[in-house]
Amino acid sequence: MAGWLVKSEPNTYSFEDLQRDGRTVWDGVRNNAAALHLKAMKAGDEVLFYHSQEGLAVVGIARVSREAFPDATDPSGRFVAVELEPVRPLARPVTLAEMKANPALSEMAMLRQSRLSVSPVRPEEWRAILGMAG
DNA sequence: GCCAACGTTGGC
DNA sequence: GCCAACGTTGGC
Repeated sequence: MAGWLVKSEPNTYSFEDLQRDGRTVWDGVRNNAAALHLKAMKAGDEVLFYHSQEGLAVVGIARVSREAFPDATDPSGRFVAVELEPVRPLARPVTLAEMKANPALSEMAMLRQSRLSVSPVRPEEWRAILGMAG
């Protein structure tokens, strides 16, 4: 069971929006590295939901409810989407500053390449973040 | 608002 | 195929 992290600007689509909607199509990714991660997601994989621009924190956990399929918003047909459903919010958001300060997360993909909108999370990183969430 | 990082585009 | 120019993301 792999772990992932997705970024979203809460002004555009927040974790609360996902909870309200029950599920959402995660489309619009137009970056090859991010798209490779989307393609690697399996149904049931869990996904940390990070708020960029505003909040700057991991705020909840989602789950892949449908594996990669063609992104209907992409005319070229090169990119894929997945479907996500909410699992639960974190008891306490884990901020970017806290993550940067934790040596256990120094290798984390999202910290090493800040613009990557979909990235893998290693099991030990997942445990560290959930530990920080209390 | 600025700027660093990085991806993409297009001329050659 | 190289690389300069340009656009976008996202933290500060």
